[in-house]
Amino acid sequence: MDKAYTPGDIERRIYERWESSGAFAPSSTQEGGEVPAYCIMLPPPNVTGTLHMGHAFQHTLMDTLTRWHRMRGDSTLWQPGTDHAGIATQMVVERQLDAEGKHRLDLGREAFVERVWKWKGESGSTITRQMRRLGTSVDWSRDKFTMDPDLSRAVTEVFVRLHDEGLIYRGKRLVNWDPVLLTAVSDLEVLAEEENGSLWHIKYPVVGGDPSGTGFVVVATTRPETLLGDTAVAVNPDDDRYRHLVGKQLELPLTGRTIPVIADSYVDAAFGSGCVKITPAHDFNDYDMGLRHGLPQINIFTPTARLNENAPEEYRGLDRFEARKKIVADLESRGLIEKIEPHKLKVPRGDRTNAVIEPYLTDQWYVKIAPLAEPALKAVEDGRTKFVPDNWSRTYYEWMRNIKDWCVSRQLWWGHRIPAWYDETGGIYVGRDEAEVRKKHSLGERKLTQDADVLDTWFSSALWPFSTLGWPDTTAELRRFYPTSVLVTGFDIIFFWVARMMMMGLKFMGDVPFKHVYITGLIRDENGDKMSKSKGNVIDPIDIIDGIALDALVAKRTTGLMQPHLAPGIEKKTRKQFPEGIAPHGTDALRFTVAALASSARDINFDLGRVGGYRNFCNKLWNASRFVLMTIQGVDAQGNLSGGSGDLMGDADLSVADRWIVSRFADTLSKVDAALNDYRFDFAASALYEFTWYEFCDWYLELTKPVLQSEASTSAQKRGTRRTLVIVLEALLRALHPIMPFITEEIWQRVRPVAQPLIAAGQVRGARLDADSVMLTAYPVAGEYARDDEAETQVAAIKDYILKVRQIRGEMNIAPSRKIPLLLRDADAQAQLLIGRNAHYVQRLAGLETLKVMEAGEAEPISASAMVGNTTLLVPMAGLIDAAAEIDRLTKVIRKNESDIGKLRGKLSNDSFVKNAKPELVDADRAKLAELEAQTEGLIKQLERVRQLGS
RNA sequence: AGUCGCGUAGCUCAGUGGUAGAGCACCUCCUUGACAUGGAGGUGGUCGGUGGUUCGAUCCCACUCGCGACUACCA
Repeated sequence: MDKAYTPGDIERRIYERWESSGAFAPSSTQEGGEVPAYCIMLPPPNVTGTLHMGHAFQHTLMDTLTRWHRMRGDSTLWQPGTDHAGIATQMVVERQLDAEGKHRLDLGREAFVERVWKWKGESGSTITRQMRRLGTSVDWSRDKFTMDPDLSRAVTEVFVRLHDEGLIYRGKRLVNWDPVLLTAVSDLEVLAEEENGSLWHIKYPVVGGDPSGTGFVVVATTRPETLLGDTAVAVNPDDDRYRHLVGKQLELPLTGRTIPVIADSYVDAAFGSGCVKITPAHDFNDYDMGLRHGLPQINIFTPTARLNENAPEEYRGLDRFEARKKIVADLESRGLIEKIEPHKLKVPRGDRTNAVIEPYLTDQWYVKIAPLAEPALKAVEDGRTKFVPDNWSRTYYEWMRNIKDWCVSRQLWWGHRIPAWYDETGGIYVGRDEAEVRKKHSLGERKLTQDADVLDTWFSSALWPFSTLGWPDTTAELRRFYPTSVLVTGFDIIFFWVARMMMMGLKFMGDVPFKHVYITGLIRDENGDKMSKSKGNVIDPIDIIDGIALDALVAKRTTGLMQPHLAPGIEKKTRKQFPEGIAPHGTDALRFTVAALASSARDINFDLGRVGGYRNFCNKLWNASRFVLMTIQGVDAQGNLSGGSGDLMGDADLSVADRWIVSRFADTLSKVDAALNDYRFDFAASALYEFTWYEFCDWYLELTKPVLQSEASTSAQKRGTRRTLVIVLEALLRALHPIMPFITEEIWQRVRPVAQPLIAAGQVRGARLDADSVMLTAYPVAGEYARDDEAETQVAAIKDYILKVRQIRGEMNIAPSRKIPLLLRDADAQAQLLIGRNAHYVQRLAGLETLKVMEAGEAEPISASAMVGNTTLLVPMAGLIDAAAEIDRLTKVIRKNESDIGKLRGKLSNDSFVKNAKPELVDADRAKLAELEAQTEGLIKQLERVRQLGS
């Protein structure tokens, strides 16, 4: 084995072997007994997208769960796939065409869609290739794409069934219209940001005059250009200022039309002038009011948001913002502008195009949502689906209770074509295909045209948990894996996706699509900012794995910017933050990092330094394994074998350290099990980290050395220790595997031949003789490892002796190579017994030259000292320790002790505490106080001695 | 306006009704045969503020300050 772990070489090789072995597919049902099923649906990423940190994060968690359950023996399916992402993908291809000076209309629908398929073919493998780098153990043999024929069939089936039940309808409504994409979008695809604008106060003259007033009413508006589509002015019915005008007509400036004044309680008399212009065709509230009052709807825009033939001639063809300028100017010249105030308003913009969304009257298809939402709401209230953490269910409830009908048609070309046909008289027919429609409605040879629109991408995503398993057929996979076990996703798509899967799953499968929804936080940069191209703070997970040179990183961050002028700033920042570029860390380090950061679904400020820490952890594990293998096999530092593992077989005596590490391992496994069951990946990671580094490496490996390297040890003792080393390491690799699949596999392959005889002899609990990959072995279980309180107590005491001596050594700067003598004074029978048995450990780990228990009354040299229980540890100072330094050190320890003693005395002299606190707590404090007092007394005496003798 | 969350060591974050923890950074010593991506020792926090409940609050409650997210509305 190499001296350092170098992940780059081995990860790809290992992944290819896993994938080609078929080990990612769910185990088949065993004869006779039913194996529990475990299933996760991968949230399908955009087929033409690339992997980002959010994916790396979520995929790591899903893979950890998947590997864990697979090792626990469940029949485990992690279903992969990609999403056609209608708008996003279509836009990418349109931009490509644009670069060639073409437009999709030049190509025509068929050729354009063909071109998108071609693009999908070229770029669709990028993200799946990147997923492989992360080690994701999805069942690639079941890979799906939302526009595959079988999934498209499910989409059509759902549409037709919902339509037949009256849950899908077509209607002319006001929709969110994107005038750049030329399509309707759903409420969720509209983002409203606060922007600076103006409030224009415009005078509308009263027809026939207004003797009791000024002769006009003033309306306040943020969109003066929509004046051309006004069909009323509304006032609050209780507003005394305008009551007399209700029912009268107003002159609508610039149009020659007159419009009525109406009364509606929606109007807030306190805002603006208290008069509102009503434009039913271009404002959602006005639309509703228009319906209430039977007002006409005048559409004044073309699909590209230019003024149409319903506007006066001089404005026709103008863009809405040009029209605004002209209209305001024309009103001003007529003296009809009372004032213009600055005003902050929320401007709705398309989430893809950033274009200002126009409320626009069009024919669209809608899903009637209330009947679907109710069961979906109830399923979470009943706990059939649980959110983790639970507070997200509140967010879910809020939305489900206020949800509106879902506009599912999109005026795009890339997507699932709506299965509806029109005849020339306006008849609409919905069916699975044209033939079915003709038959069902006896349409004969009548000319039919299919609806040109496609469905919202989320329509097909909503079916993902069952469409991928073969629905509408009743397949074995559906029976086995639906409902799925858990959905792992970000809170940002609870509404887009989670809620819709709940509704569709309950509707068509009669059950929830998943039992748990684990909501992850968002990965942000180290300052808590969202990672985005324009901020130039994006870190590609693959660059963390493989590393990237500074220039390449700068190039990556500064090319293809929407706003190229940001490039110099981004470059400067990047060069400052990563002067050396990014070093390679390996996949396992990245995975361990995100697992360790995955706590409580809060957002994660991603700190590259932590990945470095876990890369070191990989190296630690690598070297610990190297030590074990060298110890067992008698190999040299180049890894050449010079002996077999036969020495492991035969009689074995277990040392206290052997029993201790097994006991600690059992404890670790129970922590990990509890943590993973609770989706506390951070707890699982830290339990494993702490065991591996602080117990196995720092203590156990060191404690084996005095046994293995001493001629005083019997061969049975050495064998017991060697065997324990192999057993614990092999099982530790299995325990770490779900989080760190690559390094554990690589090491396990080397440990396996050594462990094989032990496995065959039944000495390795839970290991499978036939498994040729660690991912196919069993996850270790706490109950398979013996707890040993006696060993734990004893090792704790041994550690205490060692730590106290090290403390003296450390603070006195005694070099590790310098061996020192240690004397023990006032050691009672118990302490003498402990030391008698374990002197070899203390001697070795504390770097002792000699260890001597003093007789009562024996004279002592001037020494540096420490206390363990009632025993005083003395390190003679001659030639080693400076008296002044020891006086300082003792004074510091005494001061700390006295402060603790003060606190404890205060607490114990409080009657209420003694009366009310748990008795065992009071007892523990009393014991602690007594020990501290005795030790401090001893240290004070020692301090006096050093003072007298040293001066 | 409503809902949710956050504020703990220089930085990134865990945590608990009983004398505060990790990683990174920092200081000292050390290349000892697993590992300098390392070892040993150490520095560092009145747990945002005020008040309350309690024998005891960083933790529970109220208020408050600062920050963030989401939903709705703003003519």
